[in-house]
Amino acid sequence: MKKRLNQSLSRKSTDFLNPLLTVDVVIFTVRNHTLETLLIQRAKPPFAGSPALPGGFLLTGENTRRASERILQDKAGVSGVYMEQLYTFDDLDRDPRGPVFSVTYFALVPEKDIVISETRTTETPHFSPVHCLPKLAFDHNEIIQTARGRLRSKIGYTNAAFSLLPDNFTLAELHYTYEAILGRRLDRRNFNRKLRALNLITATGEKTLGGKHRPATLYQFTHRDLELLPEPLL
Amino acid sequence: MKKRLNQSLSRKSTDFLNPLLTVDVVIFTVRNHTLETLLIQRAKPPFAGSPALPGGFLLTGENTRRASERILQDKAGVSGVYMEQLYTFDDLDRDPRGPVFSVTYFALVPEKDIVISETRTTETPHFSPVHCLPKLAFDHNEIIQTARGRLRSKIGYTNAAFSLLPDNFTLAELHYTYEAILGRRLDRRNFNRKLRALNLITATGEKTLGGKHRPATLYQFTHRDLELLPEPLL
DNA sequence: TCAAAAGTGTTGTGTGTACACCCATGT
DNA sequence: ACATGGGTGTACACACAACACTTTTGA
Repeated sequence: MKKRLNQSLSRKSTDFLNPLLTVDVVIFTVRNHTLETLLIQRAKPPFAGSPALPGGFLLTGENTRRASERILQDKAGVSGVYMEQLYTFDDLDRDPRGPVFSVTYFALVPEKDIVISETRTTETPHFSPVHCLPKLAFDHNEIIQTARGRLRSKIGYTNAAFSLLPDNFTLAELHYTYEAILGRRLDRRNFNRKLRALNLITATGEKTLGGKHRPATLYQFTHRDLELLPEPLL
Repeated sequence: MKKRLNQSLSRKSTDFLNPLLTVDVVIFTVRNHTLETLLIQRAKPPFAGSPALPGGFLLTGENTRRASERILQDKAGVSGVYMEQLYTFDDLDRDPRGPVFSVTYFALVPEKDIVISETRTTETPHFSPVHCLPKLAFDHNEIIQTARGRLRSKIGYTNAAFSLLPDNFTLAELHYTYEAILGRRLDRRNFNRKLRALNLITATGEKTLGGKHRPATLYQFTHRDLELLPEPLL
């Protein structure tokens, strides 16, 4: 890898320059009623020791989506979850080594599906709340803020938030998932009524058990895949 | 250029592959009450002779935005107009030469500002309505459809459409600009009232002259730069 | 019987929508 | 005077926001 880096970065091109390309993935989940994202600890320079988004270069025969899926599988142990391309970051000095552009993706993962790989202990992958992030490597703070903004607006007109929940869930879980993403309170009754009216969820007939309170009915999504809502939700 | 292409595309990399990067720009304008986009005729293979979006490789020291601005200046003779990154297209077989990804942008240009360069007669740059496009080179049809979708939703919650109009304009012009982008009719009176209520436009006091009908009052935008609307427009 | 969360209805206010008529100009 | 597009006002329906009480469970 180092060989290729040097090769590309030290090339004295008179006219054309082809930058290197990486992918970075913002892996969102809702945990403890909070929107969190997966970070790793960088093992190598640049920014060795800094927290950063999981990412890396493309392998032969991969496009950026495939590479992101591989990273998602490697770091969080999930596949088949919702993921969309976010933006391509291309500041010439975002990487001290030279022009390295990053095509970024964000993924939505239910907390229960995540299996953090413990094989690379040096990387110490962990989740961190997005509302109080430390200083990250490269422009990764900006990337996460962009992803958060996109997610916020997206749950207003699609059922994207569903990808953060397990197959069966209560209205309360759905409710605090939305609150965590938006960062503000929503009226519980209006929210529940709206979702039921839109016919997006169906009661399974089952109920939660084991709580210190009245059991809640479990719901599932009428359609599992992403779709535009017939009318805006927020 | 051909040399660099061969160099990159024939490289036998065992692990990592760095694709080539191009930019393509969707230049929108509203002409004849219709949303149109600038196309060129490809002079060289692949797809020689096919219509295509203006685009090209990056020059040394350019990021993708800068390259897009250069192309916009070269082909349409404008600068300083609204432009935003659209999406990065990365199908491995979108270019028959091998992995060439394209970072795409779309620009909004008032019709009057456009000066099509006639220097490269082989390219025959011209505007074409987006609702009846021919088969284009590469995945450029898909790119334009993506851009159209983005523009459509964007004018619903920002003042982006303003970038398609000159400094002074009538309510009728603003109205058909929205209709052209959305591809459907909007009630004229409700539309006008809404825009005035949002305080986005101010009457200049001037009036149009020379029409065969009652003169229309000319307006200008309260704020020239892009901003989110306080409430959704559509 | 108490705490904790689930579940259910109503009402007022505001916003979108549909719609019809008069006005100013050129010919 | 007539054709053409510019400009204005109203009424109805619906969606949203605000809000309080009852129910079911475990402790």
